[in-house]
Amino acid sequence: MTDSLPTPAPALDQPYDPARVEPRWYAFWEEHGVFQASDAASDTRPAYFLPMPPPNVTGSLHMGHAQRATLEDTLTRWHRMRGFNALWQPGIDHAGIATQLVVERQMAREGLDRRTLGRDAFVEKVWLWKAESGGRIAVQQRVLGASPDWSRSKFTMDADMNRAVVEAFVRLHEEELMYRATRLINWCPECMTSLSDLEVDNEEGANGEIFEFAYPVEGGGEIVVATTRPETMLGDTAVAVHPDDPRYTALHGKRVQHPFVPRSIPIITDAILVDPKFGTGAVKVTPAHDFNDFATGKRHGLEEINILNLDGTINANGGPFAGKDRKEARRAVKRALEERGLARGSKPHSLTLPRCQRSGGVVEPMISTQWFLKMQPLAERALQAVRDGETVIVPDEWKKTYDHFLGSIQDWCVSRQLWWGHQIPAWHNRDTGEVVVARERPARCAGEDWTQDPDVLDTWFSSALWPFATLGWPEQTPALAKFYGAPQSDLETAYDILFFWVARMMMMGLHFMGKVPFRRILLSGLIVDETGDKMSKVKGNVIDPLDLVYGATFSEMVKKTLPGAPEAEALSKFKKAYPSAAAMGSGFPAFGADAVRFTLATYPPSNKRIALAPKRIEGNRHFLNKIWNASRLALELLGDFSWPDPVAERKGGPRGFYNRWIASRFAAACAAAEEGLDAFRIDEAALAAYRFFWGDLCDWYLELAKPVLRKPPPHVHPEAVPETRATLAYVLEGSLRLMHPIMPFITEELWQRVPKPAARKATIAFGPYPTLADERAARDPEVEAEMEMFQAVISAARAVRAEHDVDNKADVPLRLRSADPAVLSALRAHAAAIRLFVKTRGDPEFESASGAREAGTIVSVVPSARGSVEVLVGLRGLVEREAELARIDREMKKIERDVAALGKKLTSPGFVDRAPKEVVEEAHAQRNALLEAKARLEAARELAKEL
RNA sequence: GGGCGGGUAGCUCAGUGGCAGAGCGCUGGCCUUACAAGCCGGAUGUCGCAGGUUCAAUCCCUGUCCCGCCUACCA
Repeated sequence: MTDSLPTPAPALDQPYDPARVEPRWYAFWEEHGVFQASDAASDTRPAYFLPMPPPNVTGSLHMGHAQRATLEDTLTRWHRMRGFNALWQPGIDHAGIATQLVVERQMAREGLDRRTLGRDAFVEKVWLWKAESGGRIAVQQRVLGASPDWSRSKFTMDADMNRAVVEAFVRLHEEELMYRATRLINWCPECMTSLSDLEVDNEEGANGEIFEFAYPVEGGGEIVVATTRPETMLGDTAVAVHPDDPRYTALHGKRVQHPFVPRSIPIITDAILVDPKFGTGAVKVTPAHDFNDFATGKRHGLEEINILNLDGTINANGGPFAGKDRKEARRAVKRALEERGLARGSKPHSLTLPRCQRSGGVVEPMISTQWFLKMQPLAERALQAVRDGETVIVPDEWKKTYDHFLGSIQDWCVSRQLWWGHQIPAWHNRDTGEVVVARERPARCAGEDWTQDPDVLDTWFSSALWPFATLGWPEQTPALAKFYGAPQSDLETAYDILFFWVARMMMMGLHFMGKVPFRRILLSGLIVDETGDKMSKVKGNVIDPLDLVYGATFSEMVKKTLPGAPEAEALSKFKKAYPSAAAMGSGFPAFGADAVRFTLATYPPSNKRIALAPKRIEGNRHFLNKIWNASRLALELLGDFSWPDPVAERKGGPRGFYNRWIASRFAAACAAAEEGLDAFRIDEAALAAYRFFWGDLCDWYLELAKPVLRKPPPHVHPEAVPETRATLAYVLEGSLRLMHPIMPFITEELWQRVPKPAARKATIAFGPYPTLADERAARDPEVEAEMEMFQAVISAARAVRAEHDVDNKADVPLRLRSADPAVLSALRAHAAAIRLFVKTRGDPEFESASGAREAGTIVSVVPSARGSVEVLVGLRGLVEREAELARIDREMKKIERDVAALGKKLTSPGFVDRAPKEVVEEAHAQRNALLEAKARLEAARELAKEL
């Protein structure tokens, strides 16, 4: 284990620079086993398992990946700090979609065509690219502080996964859930492969036309049908009418003649297919190229005539049109119909076009022999598990979507005619057509007449096995026993792969392991651009998270996402998608991984579309700088403080007011963070930490501690110095731990330099995570309430100063008045602090009566339930009458508005007798306080008139 | 066609049956020995529209208009 870190430790008095902090910790964490989970039987810590999803296929691949890595790593770190045996299972999907994406891009870049390259050469190249893609994705994980230990799995994963995939396939086949069948499937002529229903995107509102033409009826007459795909008429094997449609009764049982191929076609009646109100009421039936027609064909025993080759050209069944491309054929068929006088016109029609998710090409329904997985029995259990609450989906509105999908699921076409992926473990006999499914090539299939099925499996098939395949299944490994389906197992992913991945993992997990793979499923939003559009290459609005982390110019970025496009055009697309980024100049500065992580963490899961606003990252980047500088100050103030410290460890926590207050605020932040993380509300945890650190610790406590620790004023209690030091040390070290899961790098860097108890381990990542259980962090509502009043008084006095442009260096006489002696004495205890924050001339004075005021005194009134406090600021000679009257008016307006609202409420019929007693009482109290404040303010106005 | 979600400050978004919030932006004043990536102030809203329930609605209900997503075989 090395003690040296890769870069020299950055000096604290330099501004925070993520580039000099973040790279220092990857290897350190790895060496200390931060990412390791134990599968030893002797380890009795609660097990926590969180599988990392394979990268998805959408344009937001990169950002989505960063988002998931962030949330998953945050949760995992939190669990580890709490002493859980947390396993975050990373991995590069062996044959996954990321690979496909990379392979496709790479092939395009190198101008290769897989059809001419040859399979062996192709596969070799894929391996090469795969390693590269894995590396790229792993870098991304590293940057986000996720496990860098991906190399372990990179090369073994394929073999391990393959064994699991084969085992699963064979077992499913034995159970007769996996079967081979010839039926209509989705075929992408551009990719030359079959697709599952989920891989087809339906493009709505495409402009098309509905074309009508006539079939001549044998024996005279004609019947007019309509279609949006005229070329499919080459495969028509029937014309259907509704049995009860009087217009066609005479034609029942007759036949029509196909105009282009020698085929006589029956007119059939079918009440399911035909809606007599639509179009002409007669439908052409093409069983081989339309899902409805296929079903109709089955009902009527119609012939299925395939007219397409696999590449989308018309085959020999198309007669004179054979060899033409789909589009060409469409035009040619229309023209030919017109020439024969059979065309009956066309009209525009908006239709939904099925498109291939990968290539964007129009998908054709095609008759084909494929492997299918029977879904219903599998889906039933997955459905039940969520219904019974064995697995909880968060946010729960997704439950309905999940139910709907699984409730109406079709069998899954799992075979693909691609060259990468897990090859199907089946052997075909060339001569007999016999098919044998086995784990390994059976001896009897050794001959040359036997070949392995050339198809591979849908990548989502192997992904579905992920939760247990990555733990060693089918072997019964200790890791599998410990982590699979452990009570604390969560899944975090974006909702777009709920069907692709989550539902299928549920089904496979239940089927092969007998229990659910995870107990909670967190579905987070999809990252979109600033205007709300999905990230896609076409739109030129893709952002690579690494560019946010390391910084990049916009022209570099668009060159990556839109290679080859004119730069000016690409840039304008980009800036349109990110208006706030466009305002940032010519590029992103290096925000650092922590800032990106923190920003991604602050979006709540209920937010379905996460509009990435670079400005928000910038704001959070400022927060990191704040943490950096505050820690520097704290370290200076702490001086030679070190643990163990008798005052810090004294029972009962701090005694001084401000120390108790910050401890209480810290406790509140811990409680909020705990609650947030536990409920998958990482945003709440992040915001609680943010508000506490900046709003409480920096804005108030550090300011208060500064004078005490630098040169204690004479009136400070002798205990105050050591206690403030101890409290500061405690809160500083604690808040770093509090924020670590969300911002691992900066917190580690600072934590290493901060005094800490001997019980702490080598890295902050080992926790413990701060909780309310620590007695030094105890809520104290009374202290907090008093502090709030104190803060309000300070704000009022500062506002007066600011309103009158009092020079920051000038001090002013301050007098505080309250009718309540308790309030007065509480405030008196804060005299020194008030002097500090308001910059008063001497200590402020306190008085109970509203006696005479010196001329030139400005009065601001702080309403309070315990009687309002008058804040009198002496500004003789510094104030302009008009400005002061305007200020009072503004203050008055605010009060009057509130009084009016309360008055309306209190006088409205029913409120007093029907509303809960507390609410009514509170309203009264508030109103009285406001009225009192108003009276005082009126007096102040009279006074101001004399200015 | 069906389902789901969203419309809150100029922008990105929180939020609650009881006086509407944050960050950024805008604005006035400050280079106050942690921090100008900062500090202290300030302004800003018919909480999409119309009804209903309620003492009280931005929140619950109904309708409606936009926007988005998912899903479906209407030729």
